[in-house]
Amino acid sequence: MNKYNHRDIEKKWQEFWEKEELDKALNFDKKPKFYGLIEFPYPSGEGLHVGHIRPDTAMDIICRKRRLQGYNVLYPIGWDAFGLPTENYAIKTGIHPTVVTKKNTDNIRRQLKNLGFSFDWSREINTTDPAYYKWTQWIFLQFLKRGLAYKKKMAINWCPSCKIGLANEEVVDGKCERCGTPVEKRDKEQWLLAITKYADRLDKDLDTVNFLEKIKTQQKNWIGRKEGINITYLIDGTKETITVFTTRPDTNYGATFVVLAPEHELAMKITTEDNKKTVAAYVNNASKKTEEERITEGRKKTGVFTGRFAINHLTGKKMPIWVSDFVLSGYGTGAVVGVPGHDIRDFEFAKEFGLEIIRVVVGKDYDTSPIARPEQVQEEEGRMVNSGILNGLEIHEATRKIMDYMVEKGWGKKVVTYHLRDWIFSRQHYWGEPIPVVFCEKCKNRKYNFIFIHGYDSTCKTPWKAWLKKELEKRGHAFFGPELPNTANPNVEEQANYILKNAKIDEDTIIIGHSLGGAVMMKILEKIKTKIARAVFLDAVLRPEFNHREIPEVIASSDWKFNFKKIKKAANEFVVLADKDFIIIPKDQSEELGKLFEARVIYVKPNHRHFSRAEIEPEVLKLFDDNGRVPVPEKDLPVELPKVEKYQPTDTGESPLAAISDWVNTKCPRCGGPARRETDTMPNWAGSSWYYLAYLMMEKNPKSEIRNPKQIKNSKFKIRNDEKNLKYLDLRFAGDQFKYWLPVDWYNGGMEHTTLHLLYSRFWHKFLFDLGLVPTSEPYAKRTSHGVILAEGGVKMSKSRPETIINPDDLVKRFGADALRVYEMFIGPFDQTVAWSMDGLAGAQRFLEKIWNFYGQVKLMDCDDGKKPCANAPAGLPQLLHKTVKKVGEDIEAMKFNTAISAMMIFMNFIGKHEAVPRAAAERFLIILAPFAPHLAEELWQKLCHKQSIFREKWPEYDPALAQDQTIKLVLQINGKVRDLVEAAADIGEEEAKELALASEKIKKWLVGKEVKKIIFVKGKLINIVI
RNA sequence: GGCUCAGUGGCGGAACUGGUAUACGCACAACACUUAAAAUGUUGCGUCCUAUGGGCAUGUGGGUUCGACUCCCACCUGAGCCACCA
Repeated sequence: MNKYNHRDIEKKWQEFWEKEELDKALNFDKKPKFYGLIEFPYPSGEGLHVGHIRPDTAMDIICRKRRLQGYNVLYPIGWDAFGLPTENYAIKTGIHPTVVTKKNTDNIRRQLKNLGFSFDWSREINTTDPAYYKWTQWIFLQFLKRGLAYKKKMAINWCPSCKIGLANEEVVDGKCERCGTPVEKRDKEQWLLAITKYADRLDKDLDTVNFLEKIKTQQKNWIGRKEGINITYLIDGTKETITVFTTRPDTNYGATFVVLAPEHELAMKITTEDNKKTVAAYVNNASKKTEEERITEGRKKTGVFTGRFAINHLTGKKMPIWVSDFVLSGYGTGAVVGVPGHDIRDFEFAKEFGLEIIRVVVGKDYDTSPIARPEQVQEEEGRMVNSGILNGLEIHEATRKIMDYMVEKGWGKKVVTYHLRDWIFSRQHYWGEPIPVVFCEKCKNRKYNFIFIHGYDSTCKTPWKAWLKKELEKRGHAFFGPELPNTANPNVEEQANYILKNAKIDEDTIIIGHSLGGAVMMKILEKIKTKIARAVFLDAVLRPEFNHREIPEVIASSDWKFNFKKIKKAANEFVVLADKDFIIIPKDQSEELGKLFEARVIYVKPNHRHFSRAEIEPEVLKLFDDNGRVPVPEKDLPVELPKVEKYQPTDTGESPLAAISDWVNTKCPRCGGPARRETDTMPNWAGSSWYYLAYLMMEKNPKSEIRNPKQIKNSKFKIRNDEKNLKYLDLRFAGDQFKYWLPVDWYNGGMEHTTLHLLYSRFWHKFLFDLGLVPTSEPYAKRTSHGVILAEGGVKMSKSRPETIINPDDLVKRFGADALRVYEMFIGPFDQTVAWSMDGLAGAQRFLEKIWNFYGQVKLMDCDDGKKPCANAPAGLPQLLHKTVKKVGEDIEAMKFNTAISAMMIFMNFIGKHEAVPRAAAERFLIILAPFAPHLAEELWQKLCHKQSIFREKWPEYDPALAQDQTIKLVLQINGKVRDLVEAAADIGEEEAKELALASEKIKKWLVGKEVKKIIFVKGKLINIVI
C-alpha cells in the first residue's frame, strides 16, 4: 500500500460526503433527533485560527457519533456578521460591509470545509441577510407590542474622538476600545428591552436545564436575585418620606445616617436653603464625571449633607440625610441607610464625615469595642447587641424577626431586587439591524376622541374612569363615556346601537371596551365603515365564562358570535390591557384576544381591581401617549439598510444612518404624513438571540425533505410561498419544525458568552414561548463550554500580535485535517486553557500513519463475530477491544476527548504488534476512530472492500463482561504501602486473598517479629495488612 | 473586594466513588536498520541512597483515615468573570 498521504484522500471524501448528502438533517424524520449546536462564527478578516476550531471539532465528533448511533442529526452553521470590526474596516477602506462580509465568509467557509466538519450546509444562515433580519425586526416589534421594548433617556458612553456612542463592552478601563480616549457620559434616548421582567424566570428555570454548574452560578450571580426590605422613613420637618432598600434590616438599630444617590429625585427637593448651593454643585459635578475620573478617584468617599434628618423607627434617632455618588441610582431605591458598624462602605463614609458608629452584632471573638479600622467591620455571622427586641438573636433569626415586625408596623415592604438591568438595545452604528420604528410629529400631536364603553352593571363614573377622563382631557383629547341602557340586564346589540347612534366615530377615534364593553365594542366594529385609530380591550370579556361564578345576565346579553375578520379590519391597532390580579375574568381571554387581533398585550401592576380605583398607572397613559413612535407594519419588513457610500459617524452622536436623508425621511404608516425613521440599529446580540431557530426555518432543497403530508394541504404552508424571501419559513408558521427539533440537545460555547448571549437568547426564547411560537420554555437542554487555546509559550492569540496567530490552513496542508483534528482534541482537557505545540501535532500525525501502515499490511481473520476470540487471535484482544469501545464512547459523552484518543493509541499499540487480527476487531476500531479522523477512517473502510460509507455503519456495542478484567494484579500492602503484587481472579474472596498475601515472600519478610493488628480487604483491588 | 476554577516529571497531561501516582503523547538518550541522514522499530526515562532492596515526592503547612492527587482547615501562586449592588 502507498504511504499515508492526507492530500490524496481528504478532498476526495469531502466531495463524496457532500454528494451523498450524508450530513443533511431531515425535518420530521422517524429516527430520534439530535440537535448539536456551536456558536456561529463572526466572519473576521483574519479568518479562523486553531483556537476557533476546537469547539467545532468537539461537536463534530459528538454529531458523527450520534449519526453512527442512528440519530437524525442537525449540526448547522452560519454567520453572525453584523458588528464593529467589519464597519471599521469599511470606514477605513471604503469597501462596503456587504462586500467585506461576503469575502470573509467565503474564506472561513473554505477553511471549515477543509477540516471535514459535518455541517448541514444547506441551512447556512447569515444575520446580515435582509431575509434573516426581517425576523429579527419582527421579534423586536413583538417586544414593542407587549410593552417590553421602550425608549428612555439615559447616560451613554461617548467617545469624543470617534464621535460615537459606545456600548459597555466597547469601553475598556474607562477608555474607548478603539482609540483609547477617555469616555464621557452623555444623555441620549435609548431603546431598552425589559429583560428584568423575566429575571425571576431566568433565575428559577436554571434548575430545569443541564448546564455546567459554573455556568449556572455565573448566570445566577449576574441576575443577582436578592430578597430584602424597602423601609420608609419620615423626613423630620417635612411631609416627605424616604424609602431605602436593605438586605440587612437586622442591623437597623445601628443605622445612623441615610445616603441618596445624586440622581435621586429627593436630593434637591428636600435640601434646606442653607445647603442648596453645595448640594446642587455636588449633584451637577457627579453627572459630569467621566468613567476615568471615577476610577482614578478610587473608593474615596465624597458627599454633602442636605440639612435634613430621617427618623429611625426603632431608635427614634435623627439620622442625617446625605448625598453621595457611592450610592447607585439604578439599584434598589437609589437610597441606602447607613449602618457603619457592619458595612464597609458605610464605615468609610462615616469615618470620612465623622458620623456615629454603633456596633449591633458581635462575632465569634465577642469583641464589642468601638471600631477603629475597616477590617474590624465584621459580617456574616454573630449575635445581636444594642438592638432592643433583637438582642441575643443570631443574625439570620434577627433578620426574619425584624422584617416581619417592620411589615406588620407598616414601616416596610418585603421586596426582591435584581442586579440584572434592562438591556440597552440601541447602537449608533451603521452595520446593524435597523430598528423598525418611525417617528411622526403629526401622530405625536394628534388629538383623539375616546369612547369609553363600560361593563355589565356598571357606570362611567367610577374613580378610575374619572381619573382617565381627567388625564386624557388634560392632554387635549376628547372623552365620551355615556351611561349605557339597561346596564343591570344588558343587551350587547342594543348597547352597541346606542353608541353608534350617539357617538361620532371616525379615523381619530379610540374605543375602549371595558369588561362586557369589550363585546359591545366588537359588535360596533363589525358594523362601522370607517377604520378607527385604535381599539382597546380593557379586562374585556370574549366569552361569558368566568372563574368562581356564573353571571346569567351576561350569558344572556349576547349571541357571543363575532366576525373577527371584519373586526380586525375596523381598527388600525389593537391593544389588550389587563389587570394581572383580577380573578373573575380568566386571563386566557385576554391572551386569546391578543392573538386574534395581533394586539399589544399589556398587564398592569397588581391591585387595580378591574380598573376601579383611582390610581395613577403610567403604563396605561403610555398607551395614549407614545411620543409619535409608530412601529413599521409587519408587512413592510424588512426595513433594509440603505446602500450608501459613507459609514462615517456623525458629529451629533447619532448613527451614520441619520445623514442619509433619502432613507430617513419616509411616510408615517399610521397617518400617511411625513415621518423620520429611527436611525439607531440593534446590537450584535440581537441576531444571535434566535439564530438556532433560523436554522429550523431554512427552506432549501425541499426535494430531500420528508414532509408531513398533512402540511402540504395546510394553508399555512401556502403563505410561505407568498413571502418575498423564500429562504426562511414564516416564523409564525414554523411551529412544526420547532416542535420536532427543539430544544437544542447540546450547545457548546465559550464562557465569555454566559452572561450576555446565553442569557439574552434564553430571554428571547421565553418571550417567544409566551407568544406560543416555540414549544419549550428553555432553548437549550444542555450547555457545556470549552477552554481557550493559547499560542506557543502561553500568550493569547491576538490580532495586535499577528505572529501569535496560528492559521489552520498551512497545518491542514502539511499535516492534514485529520491530524489537526486529533491533535486539537488530544492537546489537553477540553474545558481547560491549553497552549499550542507544533511537536504535539507531529505526534498526532504519527499516530494516524501508524494506523494507515498497520491496515495496509495486516492479515484479517474472518473467524469470529467479535465477541468470541479466534483460536489463533492475539490473547487479550477481545478484552482490550471492548474496553476501548466502552471508554471511547463514554469519554466522548463526557467531552474527555484527550483520554479517548489515549485509549485508541493503547489499542493501536497493542494490535500493531500483530500480523493478523480478527476482521471484526479491525473494523470496530475504525468505526470508533471515524468521528475523530473521518477521512482516514473512510479511506481505510473502503480499502477493506466496503461499498458504503463508514458513517452508515452502527456504533459498536461492547460486552460489559469482556470490558471488565478477568484477572487483576492484587495489591499487597503493609500499613498502606505497596510491598507486592500478585495475579488473582477479579472476584477473589477475602480468605483466599489473605492466604495469597501471607504466602508472598516479600510480605513474609515484613511480618517477621511483627504482630498483625488488622487486615483490610478491598474487593477487586487490594489487601492491606496493618502491623 | 466578591464569585468560579486550577496548581502532579524537562513539557502537554492521566488516575473510577479515598485503594499500584506519573497512563497516553511530546522532548531526550542508547541500540537496531542505513554508506550516511531522515523515517521507522526496540529499550530506558520523577528524585535520592549504603541499590535483587529501600527512603522521599502530586503548590505550602496541618488534620481525618488502615490508606489522601482525591475529603476537611489555613495559607501561597496563577487564570477567568464581575466589581462602591446596600
